[in-house]
Amino acid sequence: MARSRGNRGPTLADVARLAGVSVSTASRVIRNHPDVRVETKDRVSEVIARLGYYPSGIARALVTGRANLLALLVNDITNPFYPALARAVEREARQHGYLVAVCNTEDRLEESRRYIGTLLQNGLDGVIHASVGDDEAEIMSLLSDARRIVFANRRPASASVSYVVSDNQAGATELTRHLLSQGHRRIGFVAGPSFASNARDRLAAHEAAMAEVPGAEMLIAWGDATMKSGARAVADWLDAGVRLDAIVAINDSVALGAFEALVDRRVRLPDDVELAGFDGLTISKMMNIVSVEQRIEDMGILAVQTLLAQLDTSPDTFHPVHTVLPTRLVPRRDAPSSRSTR
Amino acid sequence: MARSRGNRGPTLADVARLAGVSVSTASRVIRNHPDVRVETKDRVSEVIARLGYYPSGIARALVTGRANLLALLVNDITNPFYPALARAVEREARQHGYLVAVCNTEDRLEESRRYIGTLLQNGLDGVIHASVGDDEAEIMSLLSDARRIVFANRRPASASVSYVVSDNQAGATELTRHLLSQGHRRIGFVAGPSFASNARDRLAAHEAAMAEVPGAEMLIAWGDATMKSGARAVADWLDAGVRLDAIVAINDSVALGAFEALVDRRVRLPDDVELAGFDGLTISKMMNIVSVEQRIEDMGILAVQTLLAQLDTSPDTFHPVHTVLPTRLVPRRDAPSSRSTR
DNA sequence: GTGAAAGCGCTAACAT
DNA sequence: ATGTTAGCGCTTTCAC
Repeated sequence: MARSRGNRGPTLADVARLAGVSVSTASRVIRNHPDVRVETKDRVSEVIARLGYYPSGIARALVTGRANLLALLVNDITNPFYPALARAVEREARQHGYLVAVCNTEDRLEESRRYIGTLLQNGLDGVIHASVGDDEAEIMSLLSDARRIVFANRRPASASVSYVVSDNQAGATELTRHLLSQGHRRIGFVAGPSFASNARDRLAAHEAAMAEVPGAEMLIAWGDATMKSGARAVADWLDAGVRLDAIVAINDSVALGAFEALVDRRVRLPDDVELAGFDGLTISKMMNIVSVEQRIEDMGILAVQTLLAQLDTSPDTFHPVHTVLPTRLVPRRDAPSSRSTR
Repeated sequence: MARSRGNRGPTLADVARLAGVSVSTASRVIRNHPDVRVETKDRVSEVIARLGYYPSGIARALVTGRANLLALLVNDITNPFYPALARAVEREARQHGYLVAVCNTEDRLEESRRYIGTLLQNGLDGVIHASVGDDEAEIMSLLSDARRIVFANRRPASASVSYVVSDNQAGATELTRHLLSQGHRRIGFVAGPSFASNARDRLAAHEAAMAEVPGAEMLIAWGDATMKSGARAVADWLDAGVRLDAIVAINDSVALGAFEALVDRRVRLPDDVELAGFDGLTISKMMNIVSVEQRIEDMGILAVQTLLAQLDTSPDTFHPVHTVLPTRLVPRRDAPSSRSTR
């Protein structure tokens, strides 16, 4: 603990003294309070500039209760969906003067709990939770105020909190219908964890769309939305001698795993099997698979805006905002406009 | 500004009162100070538990000068190298009770400057900068203490600060020699920005290795280490009718762009052209290209450990730590042990 | 328009 | 082993 305190340079008191004013006046200046004579303000500003003074956010936070700190909860920043979201969130937050702490919950309740604890201690203003799961109730109780959280990506169980999600139902429906229209009938679906609403919605919509077409055969593999589960699902199907026309992966990460497994087994894409995913990330373009593109950047920006807006709301006027973003089906580069063979 | 202050529940004073002790004793308990009778300690602990009390990190930070906040500076979290690093950094930091704010500098000096400003205000303890560039001098001056920063990934110009980097020189040498040993002679190198030491080191080593083999022809395309620059470099070469045996991309992101461009132009990999990259990320495995694998996780962990260690060092005993991590060449899955044709 | 004073919730000497 | 007393650097009434 040899850390030199006093790291921080000049204080407001220093500024005040050198400018020949009181601390409160100096304070008014740095807060842009109107009740300061221009002349005084200039004098203070000059001293501030000369000293290279900047206010202590900590001291300020102690009295105002605002620390200008947001948190972004994701289960694993390594899943390529999240960096895209994180960048948007971070950019938008920064524009409003907020720092954002990124937290990897690993979809484990204890991690969420620990994070929220640490964050609360550090004066957290609000959180954007992009990976709600079993932790929803506990987080809400720890936060003790619905205004302090906005869910993204995965829809929370409670309707009384704000969220920004993609229209997974519509996206999945469109995707499955597209595959069916290509003549595919035996379609494998690599599902995600059941505690994730987006995974559930996608599967449900897929099932509904499949049910519309006679002769459509549905195979479902359960996974945890990681690359590994994509690879394992494919390996299992192939090992079992299952013949498939197409495979739908719950996200691009899973699609990546499936892609690898298929390539390993010398299955040709898209000739032998058509692979499809969600997210519409660069990686899906690279694999040249069909993908349901999400407006990830908008999701991040809106989540931050919604959060900051409701933080300034009074507890009684607060009404949760529910935003559902449209998705867009992105076909393969060389996708046929229709296909009847098979 | 309708935010309800008093958000924070019970204070230490509340705890003290209910436990019938002074604040200092209560403080000792939460800090695990030894000088407290077990009996007293238990009584206080009981009250703490009953009240759900947790200390205000802000008040604490105001007096101790430690906010338990680290920052990770990257130019773009979307570059797949960084999420891997970020996860390691975040995990290690969390284990020590630190939060980490992720900052996207976009390799722009102004952004670095703004971030450091905001961070400093918020009581930042230290920073891990994984994307140093032109901002080095300014950041050091703003931070005003070399103990508060550890560089990762890109080596800083100054030797008096700590860093953790990969042995890019060795990695690139091994890679180029490998390509040459496969019989490749005309090798295109998609370079990165010259302000990035890792990019410079890789190029320099490549040039040296190429110079060792008579008949080896080197082509260099300059880029900014993004997917786009990989795609553009390839497109330019192909448009110019340049024939290449192999292409080395400065990182996996660039390789991804190159990959896409090659596939678009119906160039077969690896038969027509062998593609190689750095990072050794999942994505490189997926593209099935040769890649110089880096120990990204170790890099993150070591960066945090180095930083936290030197934060507890006194200014005079401080000596920067320079860590260079070994790399490993990962061949393609179906890589030939040697190849003489072509 | 400006200043004085109280206090945010804690830690850290210093007493006892 | 425990309590007392100052602050940490600000904001915020409340006077003037």
